[in-house]
Amino acid sequence: MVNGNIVEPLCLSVLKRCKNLRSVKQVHAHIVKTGISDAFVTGNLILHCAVLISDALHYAHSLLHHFPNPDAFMYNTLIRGFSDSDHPYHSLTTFIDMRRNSDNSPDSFSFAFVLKAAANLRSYTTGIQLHSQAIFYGLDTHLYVGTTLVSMYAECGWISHAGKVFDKMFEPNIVAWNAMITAYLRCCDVRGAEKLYKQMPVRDLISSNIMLAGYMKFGELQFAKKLFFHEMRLKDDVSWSTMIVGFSHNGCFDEAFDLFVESQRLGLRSNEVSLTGILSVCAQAGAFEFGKVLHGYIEKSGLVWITSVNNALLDTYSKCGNINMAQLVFKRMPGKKSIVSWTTMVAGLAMQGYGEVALKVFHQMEESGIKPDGITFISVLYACSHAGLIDHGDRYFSMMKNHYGIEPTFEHYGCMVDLYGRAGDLQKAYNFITQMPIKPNAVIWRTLLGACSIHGNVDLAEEVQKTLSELDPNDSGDHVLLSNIYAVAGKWKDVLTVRKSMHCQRLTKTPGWSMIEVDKVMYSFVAGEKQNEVTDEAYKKLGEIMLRLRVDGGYVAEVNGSVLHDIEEEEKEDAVATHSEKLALAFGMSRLCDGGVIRIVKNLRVCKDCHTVMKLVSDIFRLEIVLRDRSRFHCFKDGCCSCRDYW
DNA sequence: ATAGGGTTAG
Repeated sequence: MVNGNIVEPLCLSVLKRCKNLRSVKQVHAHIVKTGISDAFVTGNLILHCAVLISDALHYAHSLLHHFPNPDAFMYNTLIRGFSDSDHPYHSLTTFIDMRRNSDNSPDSFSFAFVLKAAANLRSYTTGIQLHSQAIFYGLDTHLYVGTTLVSMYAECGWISHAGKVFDKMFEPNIVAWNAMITAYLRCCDVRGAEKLYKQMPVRDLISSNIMLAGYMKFGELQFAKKLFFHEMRLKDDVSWSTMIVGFSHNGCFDEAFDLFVESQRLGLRSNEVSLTGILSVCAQAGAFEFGKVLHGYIEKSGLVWITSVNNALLDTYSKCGNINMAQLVFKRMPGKKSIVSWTTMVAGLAMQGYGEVALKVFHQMEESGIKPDGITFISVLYACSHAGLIDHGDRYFSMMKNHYGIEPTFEHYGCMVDLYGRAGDLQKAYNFITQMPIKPNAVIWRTLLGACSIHGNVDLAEEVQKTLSELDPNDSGDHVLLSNIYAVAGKWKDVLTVRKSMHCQRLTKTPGWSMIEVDKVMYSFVAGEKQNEVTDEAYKKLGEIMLRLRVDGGYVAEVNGSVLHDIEEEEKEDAVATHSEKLALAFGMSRLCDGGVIRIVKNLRVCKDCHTVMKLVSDIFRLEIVLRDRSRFHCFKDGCCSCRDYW
């Protein structure tokens, strides 16, 4: 005869150690055999399946439904599990099920969990219905329920409702205050959040971290750093990560690097968030060597198991132009690949022009059971347009709408315009724009203007520019592009007219910059600058390189595609000669040890002359150059470029 | 046996 009082705690201690559904099922089978499946044990089983391990919610659901009279704990736990799953909607159905088919009244736990689901669904109508039920049960002023209500309304964008709930709470504690401050920040009211922060009776570290993130999010960077972060008496790893991520999002690479190095110097252990943040900086800036150092650190720390860290690493390698390392990270990723992992891999391959491989990875993603979302399809369409796969592009665009039910956004339409335009079918691109169900924005028209530039279609370019000057008259890039199209067509009078109108409107060209990493330090170059030791070194080397290109490569500067055509021929050549990517290249070659790869990141599109120079250099100097420009990667090797001169 | 507030990659 088995004594349940002894077997039960034993089963529960075994259950605690179960990491997957298979082992939970074994324990469950044992429990059934020994006949101890009471409410307590079943409740624990449900808790384990719904909350503690992943991919077992369906089992938790069936456990509840096979139990004669499920208690409130079982229902609450299942509601909780669904609220943070991919299907928060099932929280609501479980809540309704609890009310309809059981004798249990919803308690403060039920409301806290089900409101979380409403928040995750961003469903204001659901939220307000649950709110009215909470009032019915007298739970709307309950500390936990009230706090979740505040968060829910904030998530749905109803700051006034959040405020009303907060004001009705009897004795809001620090957590409730923090929720209310977060609510203001969610709704972009920094001053409101600040006012509340100052009114708080007691603050802890978390309150300060909330405000810190708020200041960073809304661009008050220097205030956040000097007058807030530095003044915080207590800082934890979240404070540091918040700063690093904030600077990264705002494009302040130096500040982010400095803070990361500083935190290391202080002996602080970096967590997965600061690492993903600093890796994102490496990705944006093209800091390959620094990224490799971080990779080594990640391998040694326990962080190698975290999916987000691997995704950031994958993106770093891919944006630094090392697709082999990116693929290696992707292949060897411990743990499950998320939708972000797959999308990042597709985007990385697409950027390098490996359209077919990118599409293959996309199909593997579908086979693995992960459903692509809108961002995945941006990468897929981008892969098609950059590899000239027009039919594929058409197919995936309709697959996205019809098979996956994803509504196209401006970015998807932009990819399609790019797909047709880049391939030379300008008429199709134009028709596509006029037939879009949403009003095309400036970016869409600008894409067509870019295609006009590639294919030298002056008439269409003029028409597009007319539309653009109404939509976004202050974009200097459009004027520059149009004047380039005129220049290539030899219409110098029109070039001058555009130049003059730009001058009258006080529009200046976005300065081009390029960055290159040498010995884990990033150096940036701006066209035409002449000032310090670094640029002196670059100029000196550039002179030597160009001389050799003229002698050994028969090089003659190509100035037609240049942006400076209203100046004298000789000056033109000089201006093109000092484009930032050439300076970065020269500096890299000056500092490079044998057999290295030159990696350059540029903020604008590479110009035609620089492209030619890079090809020649890769041939004559036997060098590999990886250049990331605004739209894609160019890998120069043996005198050829991976873009096949089409960009 | 159950909860609410802070930083996270495409």
